[in-house]
Amino acid sequence: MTKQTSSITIRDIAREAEVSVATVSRYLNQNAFVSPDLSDRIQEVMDQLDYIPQATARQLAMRKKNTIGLLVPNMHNNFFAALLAGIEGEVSKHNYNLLVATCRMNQKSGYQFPLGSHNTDGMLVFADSLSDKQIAQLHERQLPLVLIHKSPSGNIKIPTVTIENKAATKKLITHLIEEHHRKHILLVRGSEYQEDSYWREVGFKEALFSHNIPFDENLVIRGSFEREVAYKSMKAFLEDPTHPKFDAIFTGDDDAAVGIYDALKEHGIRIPEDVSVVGFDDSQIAPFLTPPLTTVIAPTEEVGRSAAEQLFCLLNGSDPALVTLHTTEIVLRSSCGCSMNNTIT
Amino acid sequence: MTKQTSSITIRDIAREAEVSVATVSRYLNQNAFVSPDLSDRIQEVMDQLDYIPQATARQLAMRKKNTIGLLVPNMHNNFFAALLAGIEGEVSKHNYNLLVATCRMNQKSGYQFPLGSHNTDGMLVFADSLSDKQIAQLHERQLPLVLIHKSPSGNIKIPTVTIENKAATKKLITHLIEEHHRKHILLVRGSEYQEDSYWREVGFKEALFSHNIPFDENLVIRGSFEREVAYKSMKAFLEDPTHPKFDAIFTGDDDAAVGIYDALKEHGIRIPEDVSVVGFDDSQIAPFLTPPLTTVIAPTEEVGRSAAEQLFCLLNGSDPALVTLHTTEIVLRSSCGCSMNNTIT
DNA sequence: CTGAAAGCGCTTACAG
DNA sequence: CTGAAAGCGCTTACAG
Repeated sequence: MTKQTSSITIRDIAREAEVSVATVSRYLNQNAFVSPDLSDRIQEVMDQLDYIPQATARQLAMRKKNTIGLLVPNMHNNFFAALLAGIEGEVSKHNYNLLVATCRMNQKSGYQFPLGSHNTDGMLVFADSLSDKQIAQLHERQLPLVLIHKSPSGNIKIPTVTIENKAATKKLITHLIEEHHRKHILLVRGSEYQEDSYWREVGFKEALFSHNIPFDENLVIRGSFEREVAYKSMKAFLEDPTHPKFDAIFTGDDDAAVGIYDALKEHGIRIPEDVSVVGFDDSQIAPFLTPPLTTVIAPTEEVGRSAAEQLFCLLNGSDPALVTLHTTEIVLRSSCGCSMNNTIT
Repeated sequence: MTKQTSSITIRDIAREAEVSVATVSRYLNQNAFVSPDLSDRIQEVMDQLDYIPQATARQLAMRKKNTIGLLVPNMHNNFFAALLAGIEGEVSKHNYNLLVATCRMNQKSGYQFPLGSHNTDGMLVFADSLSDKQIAQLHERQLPLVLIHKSPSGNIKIPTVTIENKAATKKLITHLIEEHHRKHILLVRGSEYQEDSYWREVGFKEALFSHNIPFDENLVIRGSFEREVAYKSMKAFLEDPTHPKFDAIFTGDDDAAVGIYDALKEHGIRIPEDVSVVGFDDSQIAPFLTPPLTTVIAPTEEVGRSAAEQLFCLLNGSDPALVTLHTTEIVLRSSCGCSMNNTIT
């Protein structure tokens, strides 16, 4: 292991500039007045020696890491590019560092946190990267935390930022019912324990109920928000000769929609003539599907930005919003039966 | 600013376990034998007090940050999700931390590096995030560096990992010429100073030359690898009544292809009947375009993984590969005129 | 306004 | 095998 090659330190600067290290420190941090002539001498020596203060030493002395951490379940999702963009912007605005890590759910020998109070001042925790228990643990240790796309369990007070799932889904399904006269809408249910899918389901049901359409358990596919899984479940559903009739599908998210499209096409079912299909997310591929997918726009970058913002509130001692709900909007394309490209908020 | 709430330290553990801090440290790092009874006592106290060593103190004492940095020009590109996934996997395998930052080219008042020898042991630098001069500076200061999708200027020896652009493009264009009998191929030129686009252009020309097709400067569009820009340049080209005839387009990358598709469609030009179109990257949308885009698969995650790998070589004192070139492969879809979905390596 | 000194929480020769 | 002590490179009361 190569250790860092001996770099020049604040002591070198002090010696060369003929001042004390305390003065150099004050000049560096601009937190106390330093006379102009000393300042000049210090600056000159610093330029000459190309001095950059060691972050670790400074962090240790100040007991502040100037770093926040982002924990995600994995990075294999384009979703995270947008999320990161939002977070990174906010972090750099505050002159903080950003540590990112995935959390491989490690069952054996106790989980080793890659991120925590030992290397960050606070953390952004994305849904499904930590168990409720682990979150509670970090919280107990006073580590500033904000949750993304997930709310805290019990009545722990941890700020959370997420998107409006229920209202958007309700609007989407209502659109299917009122504009396209669909009544037998298939629900592709996402992971049981995923909050987004939970609220989407609630919105789905509410739309049905407010139109006096009974919720039919047989019109539910226990797939998941993964393309392949959705494809297979949909196929199994179609191949079951006893399957109930349906005239529309809410796929839960756009990625699942791709699988659903494939299964439908294989069975010669036309979209939207035979069945309307709608998704959620407005992922990059949504407008390019055939037909273009009607879906819900989730402001992912904004979610990242505001999550970081709440964390900085916590770090600065100001009051964060306990829950930040980003509004979503529907984008009407043609998979629902519409002919235009439109947006309803 | 809230400072870290006084956490428990190695001294607390030592006191409670009735050993010296040196012994606790040795037990923690497992780098010296500690007798079983002391070990037990220490472990017990640590569990009880929920002790986690402060990373900064440890880093300062060891003069090693256990952290690498990734610098990218921006995060607004799905490309980075895959890149990050590869990097993160390797980093966590080595039990390192990963700091990510974007480099906003800041002209005024001298650039402030968000990442450098002050907070990392080494850096991964993505193309277009730092100038050659800045890279040289970091390198002079002995900071271990590896470049991604970019080679070092001059004859500085910095490992670089990138993809095979030239050969893949040559193969792609050759396919257009030999299989689809295209002779008038339009080249959408990417940014002048971007290495990827440079080599793609070279490959493009080589394919032409080896088939005795002269390179025609009039069959070049000075667009860029951005959807909107490509769209506008293509449109301008088509609206110029003097534009030369063409029967194929190499769009430079998939994102640009989307813009090209749009412009072509507006002018009633059919793909691939009237013109073949090919891209580069195999982005997520490529298979969903109408018609599906023939393009080149770039192993982005693999690039990230191996870049991190080279950096760890540097950090461990073993010899890194000075240049790692990842092979790319062509995926034939129907935009070129093929009817099947095939791959040639 | 400036300096000497203690301290941040660890690691690691140096003795024993 | 274990401990006392110095040191990592900074910051910040405390004096003056």
